[in-house]
Amino acid sequence: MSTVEAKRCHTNPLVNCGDCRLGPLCLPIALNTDEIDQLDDIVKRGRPLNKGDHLYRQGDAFHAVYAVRSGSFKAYSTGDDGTEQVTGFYLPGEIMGMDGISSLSHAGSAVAMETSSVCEIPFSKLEELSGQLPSLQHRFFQIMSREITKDQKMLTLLGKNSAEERVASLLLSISARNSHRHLSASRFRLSMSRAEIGNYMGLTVETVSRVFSRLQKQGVLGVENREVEILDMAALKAIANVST
Amino acid sequence: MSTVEAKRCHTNPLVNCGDCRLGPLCLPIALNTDEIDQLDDIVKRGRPLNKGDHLYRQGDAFHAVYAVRSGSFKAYSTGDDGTEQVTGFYLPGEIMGMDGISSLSHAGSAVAMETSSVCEIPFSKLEELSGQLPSLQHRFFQIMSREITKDQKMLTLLGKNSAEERVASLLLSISARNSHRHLSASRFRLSMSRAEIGNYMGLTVETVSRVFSRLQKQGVLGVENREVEILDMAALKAIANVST
DNA sequence: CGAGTCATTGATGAACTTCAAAGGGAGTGG
DNA sequence: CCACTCCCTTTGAAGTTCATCAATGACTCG
Repeated sequence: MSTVEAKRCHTNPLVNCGDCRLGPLCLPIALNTDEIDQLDDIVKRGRPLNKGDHLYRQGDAFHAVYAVRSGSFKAYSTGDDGTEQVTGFYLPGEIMGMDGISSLSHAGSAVAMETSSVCEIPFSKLEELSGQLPSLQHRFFQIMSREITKDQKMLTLLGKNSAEERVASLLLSISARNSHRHLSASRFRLSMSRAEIGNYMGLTVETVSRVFSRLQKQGVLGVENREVEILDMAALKAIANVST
Repeated sequence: MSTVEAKRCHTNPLVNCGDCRLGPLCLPIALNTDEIDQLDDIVKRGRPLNKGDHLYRQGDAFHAVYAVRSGSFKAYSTGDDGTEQVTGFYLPGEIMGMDGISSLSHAGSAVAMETSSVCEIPFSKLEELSGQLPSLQHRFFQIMSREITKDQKMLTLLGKNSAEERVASLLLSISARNSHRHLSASRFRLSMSRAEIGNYMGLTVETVSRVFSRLQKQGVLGVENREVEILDMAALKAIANVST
């Protein structure tokens, strides 16, 4: 692999924020070249995590937030009775770990759903740098606000929508996020199991499976295990019943 | 009313952040006297809002966040089909409006549930000041993070818990928040209707009403319209089935 | 005091869960 | 390379919980 190719490959630990093609989705947007370099100095790029590896666990001391570089993560929290609740799926360019800021310990855990890599951003340094770079501070406020509005949309979904609407919404969300990353909006591989989808959407495995079967029978989806193809985007949006 | 009393009364528009008895719940915590004065300079204290008055509406341009000074607010968003989803109830000392930061327009609306007053904190000035006062920046990051973890607990509640567990959790949450404000943890008046509770918790009015009746019959609650008394706190916590 | 909203209670029905069983896929070890 | 195992997924049948429909009663606020 040539040096140029290495710089282009976002899974390569050597690539810096300025060259990372996730830039526009991640923190660096709205920063100038010099500011990006400063951000770059505090970012740590670790080796890839394997499927099942934890990035952090509930209760761990909080000291950093993480940008997904490649792969995908599941965030979840564990109740007193040991039951788990999936609180989100994170794809490349998205920021995880902000649940730890308020109490200085993580309110939930994050686990890799496949081989993945992240950029670790030490929070104390991010705060320090944010004090010097107004646009970085603004950007991080934005990202936290987006997390809030995302969770509030989920509240609506769980409170008001049927099983079909919930599953359709999730598929559309993944589709849109893929599209932002210039990947196919209509065809992708789910990195999570039916059980994880169900957990996230407040449904059982069986219900999720039945919804997939029904949507396939209706010609809206093509499903083969975790490979999904959206055959009728308009119909899926109609079913989801949301603007998303 | 003497001057001293006026300063102590947190509903009085003249009281400043340094004297406000909500201080420890609100933004000023962890700031020193001088810093509080600077914060105080950017805070606008308006006249009280009447029940039903909107603080902001979905789609409004975002330019400030709001700290509840007295009374209570309901935050909600309106779907394409006109249905409303309550996303939160806000009591004195709590910060509202952070849903607008990411898109520069409010993702939802906020309405007073009774006569209420707020401190308006212009966001651009808050950002500016946060750049100069690291402890203020930190505090605001904390508050946003708390909003995120709060919403994620709600996701768990809506996804996994029964009607009784949801209603019990809400009552315990209000109880705990009252307690923080040195009000009674066991006896209070609900400022929201059964319908609003149901909407928030993903239930119908009828179900909420039935839960109240059942809990009353079991001797856990004393209910008289919107007056609620928690007669058996331990039982209520057992029903809620959460640590909260 | 009257109109309208809010709350309660009952009967019915639908959506989803739970319980149960069997059919693949992927990875592992012989 | 094949067979075995484990987990994931699918599908069916029965059971619960909550929503819906309906009607009455009780506050509250002009």
